[in-house]
Amino acid sequence: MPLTAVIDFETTGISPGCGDRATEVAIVLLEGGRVVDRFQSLMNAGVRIPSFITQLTGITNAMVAGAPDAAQVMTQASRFVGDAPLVAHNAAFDRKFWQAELDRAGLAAPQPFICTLLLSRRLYPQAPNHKLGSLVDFHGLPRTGQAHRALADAEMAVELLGQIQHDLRTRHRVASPDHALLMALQRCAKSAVGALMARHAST
DNA sequence: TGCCAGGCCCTCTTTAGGGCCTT
Repeated sequence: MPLTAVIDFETTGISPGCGDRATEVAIVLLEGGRVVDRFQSLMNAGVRIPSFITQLTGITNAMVAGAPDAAQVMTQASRFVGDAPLVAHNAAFDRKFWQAELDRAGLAAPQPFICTLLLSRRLYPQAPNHKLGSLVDFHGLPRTGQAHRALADAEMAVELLGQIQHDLRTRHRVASPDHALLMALQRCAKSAVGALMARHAST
């Protein structure tokens, strides 16, 4: 059964290119849609956390000061993920920090990313918006833990991914909504979603 | 010097502009 790793970063800002760093990472490992393991850690990147980020996430400078070094955490995270595809909400954001933090640790980042934001825009155009929390509420999915903490947000992305795969099976009659189909769906134009679903629908 | 994201997607578009989404 192929593994899937759902990831979420908390960071000091939005751009590693402008010096922003990760402060926390959480990864939920799925096998056949079931949670089989979890990884979560604060990390100390040696940079100060802006006060508005602390207000947003609850993560303080004191908390990361007592956390393991960022390179040490990323080495553990990389081993935990292995070569499993990574899933994130707005994956462009988490991919930037995954690549930047692994690069700083001297590690490769070969994993492909699947984006629940892109998938939701294609599958749920009727949603009020496509923020992670809004989509969780839109589908009536459970919220666990504190929002804007890495593990709680990763768990919400797990629930959303499960809803996406459920809807592909039941509403679009896709027998096997595997990584390849999800990658194809997030890449295809919105106008081509119907044709893609038709090609993968079981008869 | 001063400023600083960036990919996706829609539309009053396509020789562009602006909102969304992540922290």
